[in-house]
Amino acid sequence: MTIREVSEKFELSADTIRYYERIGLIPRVPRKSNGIRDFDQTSCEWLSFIKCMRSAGVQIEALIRFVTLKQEGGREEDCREILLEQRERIERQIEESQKTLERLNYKISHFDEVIRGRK
Amino acid sequence: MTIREVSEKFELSADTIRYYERIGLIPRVPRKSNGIRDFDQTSCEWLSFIKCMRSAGVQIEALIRFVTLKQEGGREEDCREILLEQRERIERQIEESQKTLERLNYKISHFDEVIRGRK
DNA sequence: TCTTGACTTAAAGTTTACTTCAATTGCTAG
DNA sequence: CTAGCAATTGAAGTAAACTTTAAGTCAAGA
Repeated sequence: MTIREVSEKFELSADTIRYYERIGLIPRVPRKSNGIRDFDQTSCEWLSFIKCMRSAGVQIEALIRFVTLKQEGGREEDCREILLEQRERIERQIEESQKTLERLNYKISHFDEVIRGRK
Repeated sequence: MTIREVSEKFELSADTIRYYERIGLIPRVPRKSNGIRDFDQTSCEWLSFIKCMRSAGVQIEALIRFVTLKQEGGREEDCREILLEQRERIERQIEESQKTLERLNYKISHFDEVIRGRK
C-alpha cells in the first residue's frame, strides 16, 4: 500500500505518517526499490494501534518507548509496564472528564431553567 | 485573597493565573489601591470553573468565548450553546478513551499470558 | 518529450498553553 | 532607612505535536 492509501484508510495525513516514522513512533516502513514506502500488514497494524492510543491522548514519548522496546526485543515485563502506566493515565483522565461533565450538566440545567422561566 | 493564596488554593501557578486574566479566560480581578490583585468570591468561582473545564481538555478559546459572552451580558441561549458544544466534545472524548482502554486491556492481557506461560 | 502529480528528505514554521525573564514598584522587618 | 521578598507589567521563551516548505526524483499520460 502507498502512503496515500494508508493515509485515507486511517484518516491521518501523509505528512503525519512520515513524521511518525521519522521520530520512531512506528517502525521503519519497507520501501520499494525506488525508495517509495510500501506499507505491509505490520506497518498498518502499528499505525492502527498508534492512532488509537493517540486518540486517547497517550503521549508520543511513551509510545516511542514502547515501539523501541518491542523493536529491540526488550523484556515483555517492560513493555507491559509501559501499557499499565498508560492505562492508569487514561483511567484518571476519564474520571476527571466525568467530573467536568457533571459540573457542565449542572451549569447547563441552570441555563435551561433561566431560559424556560423567561418564556 | 492575594494571588499567592489563590495559587495555593487551586494549585495553579501565580503566572498561570495572571496569564488567564490577561487573555480574558477569567474576568479582570479587582485590585487594591496599589494595583495588587485582591481575589474575591466571584474571581475564585471563575478560577474553579476554568480549572475544572481545563482538566477535561476544554479549549481555552471556547472558554474565552464563554467568559466574554457572560461578561458582556450576552444571551443565555448563546452561553448555553457553548456549554452544550463542549459537553458533546467531552462525551466523545470519553468514548474514544474507553475504546482505547479496551484495546489496551486486550494487549495487556496478551502480555500477561506470555509472561505467565513462561514461568 | 514534456508536464503533471505523487513521492522523497531535511528543515523551518505553526498552534496551543503555558513559563520564564526583565525591569520596576511597594510593603515589612531589622 | 534599607534589605529583601512579593507583587506588577510586557515580552520573550518553551514543549508537544504536528504542518508546511523547499528542493528534488520518478513514472505515466498527452
